[in-house]
Order: sequence, then C-alpha cells, then structure tokens
Amino acid sequence: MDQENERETTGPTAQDVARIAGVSSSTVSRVLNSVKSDMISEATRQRVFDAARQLGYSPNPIARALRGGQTNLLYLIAREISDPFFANFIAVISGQARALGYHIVLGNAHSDPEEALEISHVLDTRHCDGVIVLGDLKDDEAVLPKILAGNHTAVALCRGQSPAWMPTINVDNSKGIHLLWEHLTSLGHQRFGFIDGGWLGDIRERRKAFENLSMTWPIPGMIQEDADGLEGGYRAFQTLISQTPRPTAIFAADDTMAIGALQAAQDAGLRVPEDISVVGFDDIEMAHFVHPRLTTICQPVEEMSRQVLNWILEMIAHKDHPIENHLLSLEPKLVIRESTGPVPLDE
Amino acid sequence: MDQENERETTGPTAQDVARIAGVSSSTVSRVLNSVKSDMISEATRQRVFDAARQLGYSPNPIARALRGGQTNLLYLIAREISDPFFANFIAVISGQARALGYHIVLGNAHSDPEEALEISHVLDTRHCDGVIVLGDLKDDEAVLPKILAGNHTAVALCRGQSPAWMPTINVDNSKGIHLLWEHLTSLGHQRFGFIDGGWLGDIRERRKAFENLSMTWPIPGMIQEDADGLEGGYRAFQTLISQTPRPTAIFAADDTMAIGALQAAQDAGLRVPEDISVVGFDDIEMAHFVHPRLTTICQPVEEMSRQVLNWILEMIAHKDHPIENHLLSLEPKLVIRESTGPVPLDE
DNA sequence: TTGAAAGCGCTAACAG
DNA sequence: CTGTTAGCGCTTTCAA
Repeated sequence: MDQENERETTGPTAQDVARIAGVSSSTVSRVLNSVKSDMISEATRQRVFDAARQLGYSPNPIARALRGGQTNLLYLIAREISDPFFANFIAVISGQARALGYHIVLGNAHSDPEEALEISHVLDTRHCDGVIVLGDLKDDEAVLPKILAGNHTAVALCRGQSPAWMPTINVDNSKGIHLLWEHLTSLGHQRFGFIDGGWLGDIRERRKAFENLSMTWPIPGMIQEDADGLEGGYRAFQTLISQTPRPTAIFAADDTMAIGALQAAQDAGLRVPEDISVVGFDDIEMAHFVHPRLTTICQPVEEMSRQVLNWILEMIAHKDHPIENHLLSLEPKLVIRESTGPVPLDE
Repeated sequence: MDQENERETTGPTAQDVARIAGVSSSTVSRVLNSVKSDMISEATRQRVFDAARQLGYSPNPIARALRGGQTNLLYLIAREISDPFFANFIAVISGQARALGYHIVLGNAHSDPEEALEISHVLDTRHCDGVIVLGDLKDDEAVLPKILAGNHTAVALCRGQSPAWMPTINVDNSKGIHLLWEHLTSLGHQRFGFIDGGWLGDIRERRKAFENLSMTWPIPGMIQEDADGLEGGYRAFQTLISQTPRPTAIFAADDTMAIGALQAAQDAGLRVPEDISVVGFDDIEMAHFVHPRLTTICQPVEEMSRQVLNWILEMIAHKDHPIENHLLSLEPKLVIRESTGPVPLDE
C-alpha cells in the first residue's frame, strides 16, 4: 500500500486554477482578492472564476495565514464554558465573530492553573489574532501575562476591574446592585443577606456595592460566601436563613446561585416571596423558568459582545495602537419577576 | 536581552535560534522535535536548548501546519451552543481535546442553514483536522456534505441514526425510554404523554421508542410536539394536560423541555409528582435544582466524548481507513429523583 | 494588465 | 551527526 496520491486531503491550489485558466497563480490571487476595481481584464477575470468554480477552489487559510500573519481566529478563555451565563455569552460572541469573518477557538480555563500553561497555552495563542478573556480565572493576574506573551491583543470581559494593561468591558455591577437595592427597599425590606460567590472579579464588585450600601443602612447586611454555582447558592442560603433575626431579602451573586437558593428555600419550607425575597444577577434564560420566576439584573450581552469584538479588531488592525478607554461599563437593567415581594407582615 | 529588530507580531524563528546556537535551522527543528533517541550530539542539543530558552522560542504553529498538514484544531458544529446539555458536552470535549493536544474551533450551527455555508463554512473546515457534529442541524443531511467537502474526517454525536457515511455515537435513546417506562409503570401509571421536541435526530429516536411501547399498551400514548427548549416544553405540557382523561405521567424529550413542563404544572396548580409525574432526558446539572428534582436519564457524556476523540484521532492518523463500527450506542442510566411518584389514588 | 520570483517559518530528503 | 536544499500554498513586490 503506497501512499501516493496524497493530494486527496488538500484541495485544489491556486496553481491548479491558474493552469486551467491559462494564467499565473498571482493572477488567480489578484482576481479572488480583488476588493476594489483591480487592473484585470474582464476576460481573464472570467476565466479565473470559471476555473475556480469548476475545481471547487477555495484558498487554503493556513497558507494565507502564514503569508499574511492573520489567522482570523480568536482565542476565547472562559472561566467555565458550561456556566449558563457564559455558555450563552460564548454563543453570542461566536455568532457575531462569524459574521465578521472570525472563528472562536476554545481555551479551557477551569483546568489547572500553571501546569499546562507554560507548555501549551503560550504556544496556542500564536494560532490566533487575539484573545478574549471571559470572566476571571483564579490568580489570573499572575497567569494571564504568560498566556498573552507575544500576543498583546487581548480584551477582558466580565472580570470586574482589570489590570491596566488589559482593556476591559463589564456591566456596571455596582449600578446593578443599586437597582436591586432600591427595588427591595421600596418593598419595605430592611434586613438583607448577600450570597457571595468568592474570588471572582465581577462578583467581588457586586459584593463591594452591597457592602457600601449596607454601611449607609441602619441594619448591617450579612454576607455568606460559598463556591459559585448551584450547590454553593444552596448552602449559603441555608446558612443565611439560620441567623436570627433572619434577612427578609437575599441577594445572590448571580442567577445560578440564586436558583440554588430557591431550591434551599423550598427544602426549608420557606415560600418565596411571601416569606423571603430572593434576587439574582445576569438574567440567564433559566431565570424565567424556575419557581418563582427570578427577579434579576439583565446584562446587555449582545452589546458587550459587540464592543469586545470592536476593540479586538481595532487592536488587530492597528497593532500598537492601544484602546483609548481601558474600562467600559455598560448599563444593567432591572427585571422584576416573581421572586420579590413586600416584606412579610410580621416584620 | 537586547532586541533591536522590529519584531512586531512574529516572535523569534528557528533561524534566530539557529544563529545564536551556531547551527542550522534544521538542527533546531530536530532537537526540538526529538521524540525518540536522535542522532544529535549532546553538545549541540544543549546549545540549541539554551538559545531557544534565551529567546523564548516556540515554533510557529501555522508554519508547522502548512508544512505538515496538521493544525491540531477540531471544528465543532453544535446545534445550539448555549443549550445546557450541549454546553456541558462542549466543555467536556474541549477539555479532553486539550489533553490530547487539540483545540476546539466553534462553528455555529443554529444560524441560518444554506446561506453562509457555501461561502464560508466550506472554507472554514479546512483550518481543521477534523469535524465533530454535535446534535443534528435542520436538514443537515443536505447541508453536511457541503460543510465536510474536502474534509471527510468527521464524527457525529447525539444525532440519532446518521447517514452511513458518517460515524456516529449516541446514547441508546430507545433503552433510555424503556428504563423510564418501566420505572413509571412500576409506579402504576397507565396513561402516558410525550412532549416531542421536533425534528431532532436523537429526540426522534426517543419518540419512536415511546410510540413502540405505546403500541403494546392498552391505552395509547398522546404526543404533543413543540420547539425544543423551555418554552416549547411549557406549551406542550399545557396542551397535554388539557386532554381528558389526562395522562398521569409525562415524558419530555429532554430535560430542558421537562423543566419548562414543570413550570407549566406549577402555573396550572398541578403538584408534581402527587398529581402528575414528569420525566426528562439527559440529566443536566439543573435537573437537581428544580422543584421537584427531576427524574431523568443520564447520558455518559465523558465516555461519549472520549469515544468521539478516539475515532477522530484514529481517522486523522489513518486518513482513508474508515471506522469499523459506524454506529455506537452507549448505555443510558436511570436517575430517580422527586418528579415521579405513584399514580394518583383516584385513578 | 500580467508573470516571475521571493519568501512567510517550518520540516524532511538528501547529501556530506 | 549536521548543513543544504526544497518546498507546503499563498500574496506581493518588481519587471515587463
């Protein structure tokens, strides 16, 4: 068995097209890349097109990348791909990127820190024209520089305040908490609890806002920290309601934790919102489909995604030109559903 | 330490390393790729390593790809990235792929069918060594061949029976429905309803199994179809319970639809499982955190992912060597939680 | 208006 | 053991 005829795997080349059209490969390239009116006779143009179509030719993106230095690939490092909020975010980014001629390459972040980084990540990003960091990784201020080595085209998303060297886009987390706080106080609530998801940057901002609000308030808020996620929300809620007197309204750091909290309320025989109000953050799709439907903050995902891509492509186009405004905060929106209600009467 | 040259985007090359080490670039290549005992003197090997480290050199993957024909990229076309079951699946695949030295490039499928395909997708897959199709796309038997043109290294996942030219891995959907059916009948249920998610391949298999079971059963099952997703599950459930007599147990095509159904039950004032039992399929994480916790079928995601990667890498290694067994069905597992109970007493 | 030629950075065949 | 040479497929001067 000889492996002659190895041409199968690689499609027709510009050379092949050129041969058939009776021109040179450079002409083929010119014709196919002609953005503006090129200096090419209509006759040859046609012949090239015909030949290309006949062969089913499309330029090899790898060769193109090697030549032009652009891969049209964007490396996306997400804190946790399967988190519902991030999963949706990734879908949006990927869709928009496609429309701009780019593809998303998935980098896993939740895997071990250091370890594989040195070996593979550094190398990996060189595949790509730019890097999007979605959500922060544990200790990433130490780790990110390594990942980004040799590829300073990077933008961060949803990680709260970022190092100055990294353009960052967030929803205005503080504003979001304020909106929620206003809503809850207008319902008469006075004793608040906060379920904290830990070290994550955007969540830290929410907690900070909660703390600040608490300080202007007669009754200090309680904060319970646990791992981000359904489980963590469940446990933290249990702890919070075991306090006396217990809070009448609970902020969860995000919707996922809030849904965990809702479950804990159910198991504890507490009715939401009659006995206790719960709010989330993010407005994931599932927030409409839990019982009760979750009052939460909606992040402008589409717009944030558009901005990220804007910046990245801008930076790719003008390599050394740094982005003007390093930090962008977009408007959150309050979505009132069923998980919040008036403070219980006996309070 | 001194970098005089303008090396805008491209890092140091093998040539640079070679120059510093006082060898040729091919020697550099040899040293750095030496898997087995090479015929290289320890002295030069050291000098090359030193020079490489000093420069922070790592080989340009694009050049490598152009040369060797391998990109170590896998194109993943998912029906819907943000679907919770798929999002998790993608995370698992991506993680395992990374461990094998591969990366996942995201192809969006839920965008329009035909349209962009001809232009871009065909070209896109050429970036990649192989293609993974996760879940079926609408009309994909017509569309897939185009996407795959020139890249016959593809494996399908979670799309039920597939065209013979495409190796496929599924959970045993029929078996899963059987498990659920047994569980439900052992609880005394007799009248069943099925919420169908439409044209999707794996869901079609589940429906088929349900229909077959129904035919051996005194009371025919009712089937209500709607779009896959929370909304669809909600609506279909409403329809199903408006029948008289209404079913005492509802199969949902997947967990997402089941969660929508749970919500509809809640809104209709029906208690689950006291008044009606509900089962899902997939065992997404959220299935633990809805009320009541969902009885469902767990798919062996890790194992399926491992198999896919096995096959793909196998196919990449031996280009023309087709996979022996084109269709692989893995074992489903019944997970009993709180959404199923004995048939209501008044039945 | 077009072709020839020179690489992008790497690896593999073929000397030496 | 190691250097030279020759491309992978494309784009882009530079000539013609």
